[in-house]
Amino acid sequence: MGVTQKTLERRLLDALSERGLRQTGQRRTIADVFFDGGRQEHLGLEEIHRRARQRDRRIGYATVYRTMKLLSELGLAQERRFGDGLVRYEVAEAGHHHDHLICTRCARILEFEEPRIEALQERVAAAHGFTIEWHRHEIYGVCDRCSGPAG
Amino acid sequence: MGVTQKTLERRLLDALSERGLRQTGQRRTIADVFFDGGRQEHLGLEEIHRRARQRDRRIGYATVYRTMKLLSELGLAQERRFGDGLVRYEVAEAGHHHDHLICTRCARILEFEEPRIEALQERVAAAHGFTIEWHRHEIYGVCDRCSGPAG
DNA sequence: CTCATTGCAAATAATTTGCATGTAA
DNA sequence: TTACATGCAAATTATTTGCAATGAG
Repeated sequence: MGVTQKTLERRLLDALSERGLRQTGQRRTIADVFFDGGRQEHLGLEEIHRRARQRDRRIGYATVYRTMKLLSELGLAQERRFGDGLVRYEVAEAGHHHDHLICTRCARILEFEEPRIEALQERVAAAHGFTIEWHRHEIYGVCDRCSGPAG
Repeated sequence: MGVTQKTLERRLLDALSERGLRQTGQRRTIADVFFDGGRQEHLGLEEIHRRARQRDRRIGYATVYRTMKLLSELGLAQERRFGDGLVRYEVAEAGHHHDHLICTRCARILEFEEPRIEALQERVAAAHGFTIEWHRHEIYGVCDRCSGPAG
């Protein structure tokens, strides 16, 4: 519940009122759950729903679905698909881009940043006359924990 | 229908007999369709099914599904998910790794290879004690055709 | 002959939507 | 008040599976 989260909540409230959308208990609860967990974890709808219901039992799956879609549109969440047939959401922190290392044994997800890769990527795109909107770079393999002596 | 295709067909037949699996008309037709189109295009099951039925109207969707799964297991096809909620297949050419530029306007998919990115990726993984199994690097944006004068 | 393979239809799994009801502004 | 938002249940969408019939070896 650091400074960043306050900013995220504020950004949400601002974005809602800017667009004439309503501030509801459900939206706040779902956003809280997401802002709490979605910075480190990559949460699926089911998991967000489960956590939101711990705080307010009345929250329905469809509301979670629609709220997360909304957060994506507002630029506060990013949808990710890691190929397990599940949409996952992570907090979109302004200016903080990163990519992922995904363990195929324990499903742990690590993040990495490599400016030199980003730079090369720009060149590749330019060479094809391509204007980048976004990208994803996912490395699948076995993490240190899983390949260790006990792994 | 170049040299490579012959090799792919041969590889399929060899793999089938090696494992005591049967060579059927459907499998040959589906593989042909896929080997013809899957090197340049990234075909979904529906499309493969459609094309296969042009050659043999009796071929069912489930057979396409199972045959493509089989080709993946045999190492002749690679499953790709570009986030449009559709599994796509492309021919796995031995030793020829590449990544993708995906146009968000016309859905055209270009391929690229950049050894320096691959090398940096190795370092990133090593720094996290991570053993790479495979990766995907997808760049989404607008292609030259779509951003041109008429675009 | 035998057992892998096929095609159909039905089952899953996850996402998305329709609609009557609730509620923030 | 009055649109927007919610919850439920049902619709979609794509994938996956069960099973009786078929056919390769």
